[in-house]
Amino acid sequence: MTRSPSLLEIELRQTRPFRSRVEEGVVGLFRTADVVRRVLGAVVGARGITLQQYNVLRILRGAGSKGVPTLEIGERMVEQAPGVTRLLDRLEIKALVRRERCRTDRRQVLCRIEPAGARLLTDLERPMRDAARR
Amino acid sequence: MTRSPSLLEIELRQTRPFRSRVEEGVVGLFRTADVVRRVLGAVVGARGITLQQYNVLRILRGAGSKGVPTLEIGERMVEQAPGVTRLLDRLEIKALVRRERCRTDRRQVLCRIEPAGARLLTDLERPMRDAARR
DNA sequence: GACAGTTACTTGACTAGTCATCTATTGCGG
DNA sequence: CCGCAATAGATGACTAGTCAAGTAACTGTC
Repeated sequence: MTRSPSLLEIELRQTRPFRSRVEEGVVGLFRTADVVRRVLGAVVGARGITLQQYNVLRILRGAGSKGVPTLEIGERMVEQAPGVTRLLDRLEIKALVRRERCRTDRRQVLCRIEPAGARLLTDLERPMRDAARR
Repeated sequence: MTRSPSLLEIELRQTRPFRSRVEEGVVGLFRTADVVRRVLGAVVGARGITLQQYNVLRILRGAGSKGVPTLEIGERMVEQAPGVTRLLDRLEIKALVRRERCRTDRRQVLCRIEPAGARLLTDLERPMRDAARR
């Protein structure tokens, strides 16, 4: 029986130096981002939406009545198209958003915010601002 | 016909001042975290695991042969138990990890890294260090 | 004006994070 | 001992992000 755990122990110590500088920064970045995400997520969650849905609503409000095609929403969120499509599915079910094929280019789908969505955003403005300054 | 888009336009401008300081910081934090996550995720992804699975493996390697109970893994990752259970499910299927009920307290499940998992970690060490310094 | 390539999405299959609920154990107070 | 709260995990139901394919509509070319 070769007691092999010693091999593990050696590896363990080998990696410690690496842990120090770079990795500490990366871990710290992830953790603070997660904390902020959690806090802000709780604020919008109290009104029944998620942070990503909140972001989509803000983008749509910014575009006003002319609407935004699906892929452009994705670009502004650094996110792939499939995710955006499904985010919009859920927002449409909640009647916070409306989608419609563009007449001049029927490949595009123009997304617009509904009055209920705009109201939700204004309600969330103050709580979000307060929470972001923790 | 009351042309209501003007209402949207007003709201839009109202929110601009808020966008400036705090929100810019939050958005920046999220975006850089996402970029780093993507880069590191690609490195471990090339070896068939995800960043979270990589994290679990590192935690288990750190504990050596004595193992780590499921919930403790969650604590070290700032994550809830259900997610950890399923992360371990997938790692176990890949034979990178082994789970076993603790004999002294049969509620606990001790998780240990398998040799294949330890090997994967050492293979990833250099690429991860290089990527983290981008 | 047909057809090949491109664009804009959509769908399917996974991985993951979250909450609520459920089960098996443990351990303590009576 | 017995019962009961507390602890350790597992499971179900959603939301979300990712990649790979698929589909519909447009565009340039011959």
